[in-house]
Amino acid sequence: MLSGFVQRERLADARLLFERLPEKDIVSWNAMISGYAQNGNMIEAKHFFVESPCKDVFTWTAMLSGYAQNGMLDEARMVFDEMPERNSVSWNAMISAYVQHRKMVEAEELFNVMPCRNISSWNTMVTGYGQAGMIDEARRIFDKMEDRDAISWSAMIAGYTQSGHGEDALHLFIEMVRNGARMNRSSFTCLFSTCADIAVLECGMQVHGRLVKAGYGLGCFVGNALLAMYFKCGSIDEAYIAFCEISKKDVVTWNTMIAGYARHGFGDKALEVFDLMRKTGTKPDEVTMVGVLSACSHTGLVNKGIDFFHSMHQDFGLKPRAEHYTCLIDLLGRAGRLAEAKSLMKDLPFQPDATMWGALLGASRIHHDTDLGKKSAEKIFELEPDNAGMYVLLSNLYASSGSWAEVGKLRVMMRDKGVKKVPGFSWIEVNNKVHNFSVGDTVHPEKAKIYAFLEELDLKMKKAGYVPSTKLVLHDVEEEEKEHMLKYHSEKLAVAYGILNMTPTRPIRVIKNLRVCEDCHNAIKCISLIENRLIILRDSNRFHHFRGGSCSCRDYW
DNA sequence: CTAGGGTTAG
Repeated sequence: MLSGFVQRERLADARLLFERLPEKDIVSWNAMISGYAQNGNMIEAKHFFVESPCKDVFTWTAMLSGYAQNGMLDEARMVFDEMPERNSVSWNAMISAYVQHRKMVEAEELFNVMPCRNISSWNTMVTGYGQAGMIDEARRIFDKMEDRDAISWSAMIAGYTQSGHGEDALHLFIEMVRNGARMNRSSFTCLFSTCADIAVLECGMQVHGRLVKAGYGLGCFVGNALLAMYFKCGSIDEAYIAFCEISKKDVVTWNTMIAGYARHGFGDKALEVFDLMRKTGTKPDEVTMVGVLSACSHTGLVNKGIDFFHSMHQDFGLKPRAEHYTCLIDLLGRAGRLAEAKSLMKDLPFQPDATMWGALLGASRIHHDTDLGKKSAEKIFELEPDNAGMYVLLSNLYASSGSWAEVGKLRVMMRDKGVKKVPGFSWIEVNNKVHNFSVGDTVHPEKAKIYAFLEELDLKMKKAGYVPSTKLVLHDVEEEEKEHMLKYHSEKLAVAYGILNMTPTRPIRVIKNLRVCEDCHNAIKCISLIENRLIILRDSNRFHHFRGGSCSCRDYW
C-alpha cells in the first residue's frame, strides 16, 4: 500500500499512512526515503534518513541514487564512501551516477575495482560509453561480456543509433537474432528508433512483424516508437493504423502524431489531431506546441500560428521557450513578413541563438533579401564558427543574386577556417537493400543504366517545359556545365534508381542527409508527373510528397 | 524498499 502510493507519486497519502502505522519497520522507512528521493525532494529524503532508527544497504543505496538522479554527484559519492556495507546494487548505482554525468573515467575506475560485477554493471558501462559517443569503448566492453541479456543488446544497438551508426546498429540486430537473444519491449523500442533514424521502412515492418509475433501490444514506449518509425520512414498510412491501435494514448503519442503530420506538410491534419487531443482531455505540453507551430509554419497558416503562440500561456499555462520563438520567427519569415520577424528578434526575452538567426536566414533566402541574409549569417558565424551548413546557405544566397565575388570570398573563408562542407548523399531501400548515392556517383553497379535513364528523362522534362535553375550551383561556371552537375545530384540518382527498380504502384521513398536543392525539387515535381509516380523524399528538414507535378510542401519549405 | 535499456520537438 505504502509503496503503491509512492509509485503513483501520491507522497502526501504515503506520509499520512506512514504516520498512522502502528509499527514502522525498516522497509516502511526505506519506502518513504526512496519515495522522496525519486521525486526529487532530497530535503525530505534526508530528513527521513536522519530520523530512521536503523539503516541497511537499501536505506543507504536509496539516498545514493536519489542524489545521483537529482544531479548531486558529490553528495552521492559522499554517501557511497560513508556507507558501512555495499552490495552490487550500491556499486552499480554509483557507477550509474558517474555515467549520467558523463564521467566515464571515474565510472570505469569503479567498474574495475568493484568486488563482483553482474550483468547490470556491464550494461551500465556499455550504455555510458554509448551515450558519451565513445562507441568503440562501448563495443570493447560489450565484446568482453560473458552473458548478455536483452538490455545489453539494446544498449549497444542504441549506442550505434545515437552516434549515427545506423547500419552497424542493424547488423548487430541481425547478430542478436542469430544469437537467439530474447527480445523485450525495450529492445523493440530501440530497434524502431534505429529504423526510423536511417528510414529503412521494409526493415522496420519486419521488426513490427516480430513484435506482433512476440505477442506484445502497443503499450508504453513501443507503440510510440512504432508510430514515429512509420512517420520517419515516410509511411503516413501505416502510421495512422498504428495510431489507431495504440489503446492508451499519452501525450507523446499525440505529439508524435502532430509533429509527424507537420513534417510531412499536412498541417491541416496536424491541427485536426491537436483538436482531437484536446477533446479527449490530454493536456498539451511544450513539445505539442512546437509541433503545432511548425504545422502552421509549414502550411502557411500565419495568423493561426500567432494565435496558437499566444494561447500557449493563456489557455494551457505554458511558458514559450526558445524553440517556440524560433517557430514563430520561422512562421513570419516564411510568409514574407520579415519586418515582423526582425522586430520579434529585438523583443525576445533572451539573447537570440543561432537557430533563430538560421530561421531568419532561411526566410531571407526564400524572399531574396540578401542584406538580411548576410546579417543573419554573420551573427551565426559569431555564434557557431564551424557551422558548414550556414556557409552553404549564404553562398547559395549570394549565388542566386549573381554575387560571385562574395561566393569566392566565402570559399576562401571556409578553406582558411578548415570548415568542410558536409557531402550530400541520398539513399533508397529496395528489396531490403539500402542503395547509397553521392553527387555524380561513379560507384553504383547500375550507374550506366541510371544515367541513361536520366538523359532520357531530361529530354521529356524539357519538352514538358522544365528549365533547370542553375543559379544555385556554388561555382561560377559555364551554364552547360552547371546544368550537368545539377543533373547528377544524389537525390535524382536515387529517384531514378527507384523508378527503374520498383513496382509502378509503389511509392518511391528517398532519404537525403541534407536539404533538397531547389533545382532537384523542381525536377522531381516534373518527374512525378511524367512517370506518374508518388515520390516521397525525406530531407534533413522535412518530407516532400511529389505527385502529379506538385509537392506537399507547396514549394514552401 | 536499492542498480541497467527504450518514445515526441529543435
